[in-house]
Amino acid sequence: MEWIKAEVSRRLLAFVRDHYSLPVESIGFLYPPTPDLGDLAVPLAFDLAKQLRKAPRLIASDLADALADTPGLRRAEMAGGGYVNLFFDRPRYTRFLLEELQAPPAPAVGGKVIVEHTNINPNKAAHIGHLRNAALGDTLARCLRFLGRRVEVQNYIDDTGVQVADLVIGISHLEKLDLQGVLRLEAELERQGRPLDHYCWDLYSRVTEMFEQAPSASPGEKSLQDRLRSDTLHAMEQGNSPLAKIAAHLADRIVRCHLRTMLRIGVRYNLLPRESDILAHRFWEKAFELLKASGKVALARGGKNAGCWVMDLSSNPEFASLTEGEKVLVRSNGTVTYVGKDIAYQLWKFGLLGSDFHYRPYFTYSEGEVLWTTSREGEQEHPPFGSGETIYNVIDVRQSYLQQIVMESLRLLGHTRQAEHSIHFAYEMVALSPGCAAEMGIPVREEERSRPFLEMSGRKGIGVKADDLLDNLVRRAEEEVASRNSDLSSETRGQVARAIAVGALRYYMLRFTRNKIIAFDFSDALSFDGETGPYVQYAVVRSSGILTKVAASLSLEVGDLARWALDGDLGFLDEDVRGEEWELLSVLGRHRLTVEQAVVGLEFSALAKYAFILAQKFNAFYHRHPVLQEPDPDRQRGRVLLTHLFQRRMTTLLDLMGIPVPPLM
RNA sequence: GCGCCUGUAGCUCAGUUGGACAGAGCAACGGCCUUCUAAGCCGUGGGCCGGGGGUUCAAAUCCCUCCAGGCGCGCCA
Repeated sequence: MEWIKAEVSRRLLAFVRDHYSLPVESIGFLYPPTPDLGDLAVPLAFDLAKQLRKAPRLIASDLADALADTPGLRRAEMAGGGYVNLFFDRPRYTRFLLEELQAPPAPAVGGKVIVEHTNINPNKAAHIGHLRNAALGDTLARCLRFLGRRVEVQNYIDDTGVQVADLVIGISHLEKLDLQGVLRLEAELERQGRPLDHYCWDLYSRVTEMFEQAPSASPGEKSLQDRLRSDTLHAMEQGNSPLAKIAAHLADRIVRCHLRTMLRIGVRYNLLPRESDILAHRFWEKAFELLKASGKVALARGGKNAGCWVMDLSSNPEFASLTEGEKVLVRSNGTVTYVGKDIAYQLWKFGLLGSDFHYRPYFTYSEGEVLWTTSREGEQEHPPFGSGETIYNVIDVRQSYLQQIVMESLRLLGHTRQAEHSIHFAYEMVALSPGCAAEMGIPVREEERSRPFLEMSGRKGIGVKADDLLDNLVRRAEEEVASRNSDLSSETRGQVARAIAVGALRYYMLRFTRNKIIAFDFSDALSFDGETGPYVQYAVVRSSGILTKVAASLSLEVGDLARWALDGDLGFLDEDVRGEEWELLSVLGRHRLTVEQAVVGLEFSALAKYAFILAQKFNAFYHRHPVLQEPDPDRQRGRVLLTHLFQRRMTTLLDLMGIPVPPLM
C-alpha cells in the first residue's frame, strides 16, 4: 500500500504546487469509516480551503480529478464534506501484496540497537510484572529485527545488590545454612519438584517480615535490617567469604530459573551483564573520572549533601524538585549510588567508557545460539558486545526520573547524540485486581478495599508468580484441547496447550497501552475467547487447515499454492464495492506500517489490536466464502491466494509478538 | 508543594498527524454446527467520551481550569 500512497502524494503535491502555489510538505492519509467509501482517504481539501477561501468540496473535486489514471488506483472521488476517497486497483494491489510477502528480507542496516529488558533481581521468582517487561522488550527486539536493524538484547543482573543480600540473610539467619546446606536444600527442592526461585520467593518475604518485627533500634543505633544488610553486603564484597560464595551461587541458580521461565514464553537474550563484573572492571571509577573531568560532578562542601560527590543538574529545570538541584552519586561514606552505577553502565552500552568486560558463554539455546555473560577475566573469543548506536531501556514508569538523570548525565558529558538515542521504554506496572488479591488469600486492608488495584510487592511476597500463571494457562488450555481433540497423544496435546498458553499470556501483556496499569485478573488472563491470543491463533490454524486441504485435493504442495492461485483472474475483486474478501485484503496491506508505527511510538498494543482485527476479518471471510466448495475457478484461486496471504502474514505478525502458531487447536 | 500518568457502554479497554454518524471484547438477550475446526459467526440492547470554559469549518483528541484516582520527587535499589 505504501507505493500507492507515494504515487498519490507525488501527484497531489505537484497539483497543489502548480495550481494553487501553496507550500504543502506532505499528504496526510486516513482510512474511511466504511470500506464502501473507499480504501484510503485524503482530507487535504480541508487544509487548503482556509488558505484558498474556497469550498472544501470544490477543492476535493479538483484533487480527485488530478488523480485520474493514477497507477494503482481504480478511481478517486470527492465525498462527504470534502474528502478525496481512493479506490484501489484490487487485482494489482493483491499481486503486490504477494510480491512483498515473497521478497527476501533486506540485510540489516544501520548501527547496533541494544534493548535491555527483564532485569529481575536474582533473589526470587519472576512475577507477572516481569512478564510484562519481558513481553514488551522481546516484542520490541523482534520488531526492530523485522525492520532490518541489528539488535543485541541484554538482561542486566544485579547480583550484588541489597535484594540478594536480603536473601542471603534469610539463608544464613533464618535457615542457618552454609553453602553445603544450600546444596542439600537444592537437592531436596529438586526431589520435590519445587523450583529454587519459588522457595526463595517465600524466604525473601520472611526476611522482610523479620525486619519488620524486630524491636525498633534505640536512637543512634542501627536497626537490625541496617546492621545485617551492611554486614552481609560487606561480606559479599570479599569474594572469598562464605556469604559471598552463597550469594554468588544463589544468584546464579536463580538467574537460570529466570532464563527457564522466560524461555517458556520464547524470550531469549544475547548477553547477561552482571553488576559484580561492573564492579570488578572498575567501570564506576572510569565513569567517575569522566564525570569529574566534565566539571559537572563535584564534592559538596556544605549543605544537605556535604561530603558527597554530586552531579549539578540545576541548569535543567526538569530537575527542580531535587534538593539543591543536585543528585548524589557517591555517598559521604564513599559508596556509589544506584544512579551512579547506571550512568557507568549506560556509558559502556554506548562504548563511551573506554573499557570493556571479559565474557564467557553462559547458556546454549536449542538452536545452538549462545547466551553470553560478562566475567571477571578470560581471553575467550566472543562476539562484540555493547557500543550500541541506540539504546532502549525497558523499565517501568516509576523509574522515569532516574532514567532522565542518566540521560542528562550523557548530555553533561557532551554526548548529545547518545543522549538523544537513549530511549526509556516506560510502561505502567502490573498490579492485582481486588478480586485477584482475594482469590490468592492476600490480606487487603480496609482502606485498600475501594481501590481499583493492589500493588505487587516482591519484598512482601505479594504477587502472582510467572510460572504459576503459565502453569494455570497450560492446564486450562490442555482441558480445552482435550475436549475438542480426543484422539491426540499426550505429547501433542501438551505441545498445543503450551502454544495456546503462551499466546494467551503474551497477547494479554501486549493488549493494553503501555501507560495503562494492568489490574491483573485471572478470569481475564485465562480467557481464550474474544480479543485474546488464542482467538488470533485459531484463525491462523483454520487458514492453514484450508490450505492443506486445497493442496491435497489438487495434489500440490502447500508451498506451491500461491503460484497456482496466481494463474486465476482476480477481476472478481472489483465487482463488489465491499465484501469480506476485499476487507481482508485491505487490512492485510497495513501490516508494515503498523509495525513501524508500533516501534516509533513504542506502542505494541497497536500490533495486538491489528492482529485481532485481521483475525476478525479472516473469520468473516471464512464464514461467508467457502474455498474448497467454490465452483468458479477464478474465485477459488483468488480465495486460495487470500487465505495464503493471511496465513503467512499472520504467522509473521504473531512471531513479532512471540506468539507461536500451534499445528491444530 | 512540584512533575508525570489515568478518567470513554454494567465490566475491561481501543480510538491514527484534530476529520465522515464514538468502536471492540466480556457480560446480558435472540439466532447459526448433515457445509474448509462453533476457541467461531450473525443480530439486539447499552455512552452529556469526569465537569466547565476556549481554539477550529471540524474536538474523545489541542489549550486553560476544576474534580477524582494513581505514581514519582532518598547519602534505598
